[in-house]
Amino acid sequence: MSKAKTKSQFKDFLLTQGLKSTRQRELILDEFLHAGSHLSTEDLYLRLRRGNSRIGYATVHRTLKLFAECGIAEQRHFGDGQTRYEASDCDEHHDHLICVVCGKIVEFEDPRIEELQVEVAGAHGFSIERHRLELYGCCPGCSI
Amino acid sequence: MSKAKTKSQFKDFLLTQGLKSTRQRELILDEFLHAGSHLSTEDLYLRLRRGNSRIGYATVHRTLKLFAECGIAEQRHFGDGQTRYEASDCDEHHDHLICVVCGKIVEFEDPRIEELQVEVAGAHGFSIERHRLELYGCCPGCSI
DNA sequence: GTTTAAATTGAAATTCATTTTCAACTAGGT
DNA sequence: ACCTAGTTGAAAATGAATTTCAATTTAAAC
Repeated sequence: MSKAKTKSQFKDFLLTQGLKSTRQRELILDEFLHAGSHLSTEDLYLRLRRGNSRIGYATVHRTLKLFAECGIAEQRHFGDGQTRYEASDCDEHHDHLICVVCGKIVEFEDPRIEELQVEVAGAHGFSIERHRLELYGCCPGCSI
Repeated sequence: MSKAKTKSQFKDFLLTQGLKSTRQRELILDEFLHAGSHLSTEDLYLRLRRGNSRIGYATVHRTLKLFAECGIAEQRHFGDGQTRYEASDCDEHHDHLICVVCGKIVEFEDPRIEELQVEVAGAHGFSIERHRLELYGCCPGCSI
């Protein structure tokens, strides 16, 4: 999804929820879309500070939660005790490979795995809403 | 794995690490094996208190970490901000189906999915050490 | 443009789980 | 029994997430 489209999606969300569009929210969304994925609140807060925006930590935190609420970002937990956010590609889902040595994160997707998940869930009478699959191991660079 | 075997595995671990076997550690292991799976530190602490063991929270916490270290328990994170522990069945791995309505947790395993995971990881040059797969959805009881 | 009501901001305080500290205590070898 | 190193548990510290609240800003109404 284009950045422009994501921005208008966020504006729409604010409107329909009776929320206001502010300078801070625009700055945070710009930086979020511009920065790489898997950012923690801390990460984004520091990036914004390094620019010269005097934005408070609480505002960054609240805004990231808004992003998640309106569907333009997704929360991730990789077990280091920090919540990370990544821009969602809407229709495209992906899972993660995480290097336990250097922390590198690689995204992947495999329709065959997704299919088996639906099957397994069905066998237990569950209907799947979402899932999380993370493979932890050693990346090529670290296994030399 | 039998409870007796798990207990001796823990004793061996303590010995080889130069750690001591104490009344508290035995009580905590007993309660851990006796109680259901997916316990948080808080859960286990309260169960022990309800018995009449005056065991400190810090001790429960440290002991659960020991269990994880020596392989008789595994840490789980289901996104509610609490670390949970479950007894590990050693050779047998399983994943989780979690009902988003009632919170019910069902365990499952599917060798075909595991196989595909290894394949996908290999395609990215990764060697897998462990993984996490959680399917969130609606259980049969809640989807009526 | 001014007023007004409601939402937002940000620094500081709070919450909550986890982890550490440290003085008193215990296990287990000598 | 003695000694040493590990253990315990209450309390304090940590760290991320969240809330509070007075000052400020937004945007709709006048």
